Amino acid sequence: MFRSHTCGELRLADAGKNVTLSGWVQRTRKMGGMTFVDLRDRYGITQLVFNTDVNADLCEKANHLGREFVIQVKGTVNERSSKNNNIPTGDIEIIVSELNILNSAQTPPFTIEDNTDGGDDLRMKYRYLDLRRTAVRKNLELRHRMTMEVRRYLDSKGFLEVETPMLIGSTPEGARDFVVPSRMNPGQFYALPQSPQTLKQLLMVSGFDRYFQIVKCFRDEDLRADRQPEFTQIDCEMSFVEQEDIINTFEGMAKHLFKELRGVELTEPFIRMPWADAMKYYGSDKPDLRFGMKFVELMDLLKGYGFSVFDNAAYIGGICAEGAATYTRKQLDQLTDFVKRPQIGAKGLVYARVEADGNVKSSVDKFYSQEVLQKMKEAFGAKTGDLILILSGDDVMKTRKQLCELRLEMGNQLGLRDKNKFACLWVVDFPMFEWSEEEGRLMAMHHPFTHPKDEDIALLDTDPAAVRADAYDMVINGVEVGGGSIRIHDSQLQAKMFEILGFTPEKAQEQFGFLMNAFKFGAPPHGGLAYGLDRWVSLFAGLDSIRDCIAFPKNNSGRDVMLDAPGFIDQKQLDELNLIVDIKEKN
RNA sequence: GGUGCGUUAGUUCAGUUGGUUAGAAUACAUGCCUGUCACGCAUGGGGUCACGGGUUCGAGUCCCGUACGCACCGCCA
Repeated sequence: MFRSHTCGELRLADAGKNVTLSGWVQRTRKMGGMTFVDLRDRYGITQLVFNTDVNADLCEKANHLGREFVIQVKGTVNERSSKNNNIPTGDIEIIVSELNILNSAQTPPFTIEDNTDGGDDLRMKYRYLDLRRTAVRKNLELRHRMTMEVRRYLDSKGFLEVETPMLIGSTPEGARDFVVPSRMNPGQFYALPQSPQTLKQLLMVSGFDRYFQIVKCFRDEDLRADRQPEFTQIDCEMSFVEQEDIINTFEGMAKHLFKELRGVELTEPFIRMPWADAMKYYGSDKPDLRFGMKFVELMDLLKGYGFSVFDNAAYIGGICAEGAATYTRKQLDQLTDFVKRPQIGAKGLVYARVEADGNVKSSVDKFYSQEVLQKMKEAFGAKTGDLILILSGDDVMKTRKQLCELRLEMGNQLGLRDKNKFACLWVVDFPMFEWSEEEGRLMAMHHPFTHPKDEDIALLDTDPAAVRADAYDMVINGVEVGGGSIRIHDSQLQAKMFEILGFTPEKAQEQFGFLMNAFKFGAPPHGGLAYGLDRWVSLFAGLDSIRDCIAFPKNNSGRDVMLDAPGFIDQKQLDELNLIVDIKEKN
């Protein structure tokens, strides 16, 4: 028997027991005649005591234990004379009578402590050591509890978990596919699923009217802190439902998760915000509603006073930062630099302070009378001590996005984005299509299987760009945690959709024939949603990057630095796959 | 494809206007220390200043390029 107890479970009530513990040496503290060893496993830390007066040889052996040695000890649980209130086992210690070194260890490249001295890069290379740390382990434990609660909730609602294949066909729409060569079909490739979208729709045709799957998805696009090439979706689909049914079901799941994992009871229904409003008031389809600073449009108010920047603008809008009139010239210059960064691309920033006497002092007040500035103050509902920040531009959408970045930055600077506060909403009524400059055609904003709003179907022929979809995203704290739609279940309508997206009937048949054909055999009305598991866990754990809740994540360049993957493969493997690799020279 | 920041001891970082033998903390090793728990004290070892080129009497420091890392834009139905 390697152990009778874990390193996290012994308490004062166990005093006097003979126990066997196994674990890793966290650190040793040599006090001369005594030596203390912190023994760690994933359940906690238990202190071991060695004393030269009791057993000099054993104490000498303990003095030579290095960090991360794997040891087994036998001994007696003893009440400590000086207790440690910082750890659950702090009232007791083990008086060791037998010490077995199960395995020695090299000194780890970084300290395996809560506050490690290791940088991200190094921790990723030795991720198996990093995972020994409490902070990282806790994230994986939260992830586990989350998937357990998801399964519990969905099972209780009659959902069936069905696995769908990882090796499927490539589809042109959407993200770039990861592809896998087929040995038995020379020259042909599988694709890894970007999502099981079409497969779950086929399951609806099969009559599995409540499906879910916690499933890996793959997208070969550039990475971000919140984006990995492989990520996990909680993928769900339901038949015989309307948008309202799906929203209710999955809002219920969100509330269940908040309650079970964060102890937060959300009683109010989530806000429903039309996409058009989200863009108009927050410049984003995933607004962070933990704080205000709603956009106020100022076209009518500020145009026509000789300030050419505004007079020529297609959009003028601003936000009001409460209490920020104390911002110094330097801070305002830094904000100006912030919005002028190439990533944001604003030309400049106009500001206005509401001063103690109620007057508005603006950076452009040579163009505007106090009367106009007072009207502006009213438009924002601004009061003494507030700071109004205004952006303008010749592209409405772009300028709103810039203002969105400024709003988020101000939220950060004013401490309004509290990680322990949660603001949930549904963004609804997404446009069906968006124009792609690159492709020179309309693209599906959600995906090509999304059902248009019934009242907008007539517009498909006349003004497709104005068609709205039965699509919805759940947004929490500015993070898109999930999204879905009612799907098309009519092969005619689906064919029309492909036509608008620029597919020839032949191409549509070739690529999505399986789906349109299935729809001819009695497809029920259906719809669904997919939650991003990694983002949910990050949100609940207060993480800045989803990497921290993934056991073995990829780095910024899509590499696994621990495995050193991807890598080249042997000629033999290439031959078997009938592949000739010819890497194009970089310029 | 693009922008910004970074790369100095095992690790995290500092390093002035370009100027002697490149420092700190921590980790590691050794010794002392019988109630520590971020133990303490002392001593010691540890550096291709990412790589290549350039400017200069002289480069960790300035310039150009490359690689790698992080964040972001594009991209991500």
